[in-house]
Amino acid sequence: MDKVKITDIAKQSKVSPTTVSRYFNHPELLSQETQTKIEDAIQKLNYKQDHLARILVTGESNLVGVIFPHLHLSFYTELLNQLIKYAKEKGYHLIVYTSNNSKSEELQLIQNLLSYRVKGLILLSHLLSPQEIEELPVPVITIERTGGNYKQINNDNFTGGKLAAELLIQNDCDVFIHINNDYQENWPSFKRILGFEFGIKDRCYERIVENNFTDPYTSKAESTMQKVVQNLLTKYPNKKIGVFCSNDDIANLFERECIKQDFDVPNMVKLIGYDNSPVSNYAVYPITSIDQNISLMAQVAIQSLDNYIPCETIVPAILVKKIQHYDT
Amino acid sequence: MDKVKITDIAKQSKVSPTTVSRYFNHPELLSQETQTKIEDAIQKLNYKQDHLARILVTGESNLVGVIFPHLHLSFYTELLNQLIKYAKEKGYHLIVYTSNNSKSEELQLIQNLLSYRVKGLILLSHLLSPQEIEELPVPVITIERTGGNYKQINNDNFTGGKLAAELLIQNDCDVFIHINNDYQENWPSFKRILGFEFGIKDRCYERIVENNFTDPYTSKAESTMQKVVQNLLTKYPNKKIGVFCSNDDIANLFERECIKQDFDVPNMVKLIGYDNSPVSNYAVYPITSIDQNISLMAQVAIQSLDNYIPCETIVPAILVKKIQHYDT
DNA sequence: TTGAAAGCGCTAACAG
DNA sequence: CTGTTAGCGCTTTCAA
Repeated sequence: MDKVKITDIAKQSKVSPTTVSRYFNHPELLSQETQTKIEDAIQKLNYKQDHLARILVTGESNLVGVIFPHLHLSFYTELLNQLIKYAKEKGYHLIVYTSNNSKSEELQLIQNLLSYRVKGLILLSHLLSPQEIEELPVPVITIERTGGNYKQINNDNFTGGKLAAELLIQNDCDVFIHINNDYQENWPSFKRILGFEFGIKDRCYERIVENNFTDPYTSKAESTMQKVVQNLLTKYPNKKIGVFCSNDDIANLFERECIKQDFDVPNMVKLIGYDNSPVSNYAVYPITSIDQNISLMAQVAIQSLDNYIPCETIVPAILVKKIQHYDT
Repeated sequence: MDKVKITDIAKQSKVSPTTVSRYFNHPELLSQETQTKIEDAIQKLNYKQDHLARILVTGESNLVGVIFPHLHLSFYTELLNQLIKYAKEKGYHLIVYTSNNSKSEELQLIQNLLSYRVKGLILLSHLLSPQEIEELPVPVITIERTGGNYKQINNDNFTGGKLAAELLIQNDCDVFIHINNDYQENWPSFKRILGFEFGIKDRCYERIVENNFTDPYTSKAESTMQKVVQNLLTKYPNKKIGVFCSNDDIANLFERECIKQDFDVPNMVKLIGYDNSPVSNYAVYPITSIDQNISLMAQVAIQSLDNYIPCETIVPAILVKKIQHYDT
């Protein structure tokens, strides 16, 4: 296998390798004549740059590491989708990982990524402490997780929760329920709960938290949801129930379970999810949701790699009404 | 920023850089004593290998490019999930891309990946011709796409389709419907249709093909499905309809639409999807599906990188019955 | 406007 | 078992 290298086209076009290198990196320094000579040689020999060798010299790579907890949440896959889209525009390459397991595994992954001299890291997992993140020798961008001295991109969760509460109140619900997977109080998404409970004030309210909803596409999640819905049905007969779920996938699981149990979803249960991800639109009854603007989050994340400023960016939360909710 | 390199720990442990290199690559050649000396130095200086420099010398990278058409199909996201899992075990890093657009864009992506000296390419997109794939200077592994002189991993689509037909016949359906997105006759998945139609023989049958189902999570797909279901309802009143969809996402879309239109899904409509992906289990009525064994496909794909043999691997198709179908 | 020389961090021959 | 030497493919001084 005879790889064409910079010296080959140097010979072919009768200039030095340095000049050829300059053709790619500082073409303005070359005469028009040399440029065309080099161009011809490149065409003729079908030369392709070797990024790897270049990175070794310059220290600047276009590789970016992305670590998700898992890929079973449409928020994650849609974010990945958008990250890829914006990365493509900037010429970045995403090395994608999931890491729902051990912290040591995640640290190992990161070490591996660093050994490829990634330009930066986009983290969605919650395993590392802010301090550990700060100590990493590359720019780190976190999305929806605890802060520290690095770039954070978070949704305006408090407002999101508040908007959910307000809509459910406008819809004349008698009982208010919040359903969440396991969380920690220092996660940004905890503010959804705070915002919701702030909006609800001292109305009849219940907060339901279940570990099993962390990955909603498991049989555990399903059986847990079955019980949750059953309980609500027996506990609040003939009441109009307003339910706010911490993400669309959980909301979707909830809606399905209601349908199975013949709960009158569009009328006696008013449902609101979070993320406004595709799953919310294509539920049996499309689910009203709080839009996190995933696309904007992705865009900001990719842009931050270029011009890194360790600060928090708050992306607005917007209520998107679907057929379950009337205009007021 | 003072990066610790191999020469630093060579000095620290009073051996040559070569010896340190050997510590990582051929430790069996070193004396126990030198090994511990080097180990200590590594600990002390907190040395991390630089994979990039290593690749430049050895020409062997652990980077692998993966190109999906898009990420809006649970077959794709689940496959990515599994690929990441097996890649992790082997120490490979996946650079992930989507490319549903132009062929020239895909070629550009691949050139970029090659410039990072990827070890191989895993392709799920259908843009390149077999010839173009064969010309690529790295091992290519395709999943569910047209063959050529490279590694192909395909499901036993014919059997899959046949199994679907047999089950629907056993369930005493009067009318048989196949719903597919746009396809080409040289795609492996076309054999699903052939297998199904072979199984159906000369019973009452209709093949429905819609471009709009390529990405089932769009409003176009939804409105198209609405019409499809409506037509079936009016065309075959009081008939038991057996429906085989080309993937679970389309099946799910179909089921939802039936529920909306008050079609008696579990009784008068017998539904079968393809992929046995999570979405099939968590539909309102879990959807019987043909399991492609995505995990096995991913495993074979990753293994093929190591020991590349350009041949086709057929992964078995297995019928997985859910509640819509009784045992026979 | 161009070229020569040095070197990014590492490893593989070859020699001892 | 260990070290010397050369070089992966490229870019960046520095000098002309």
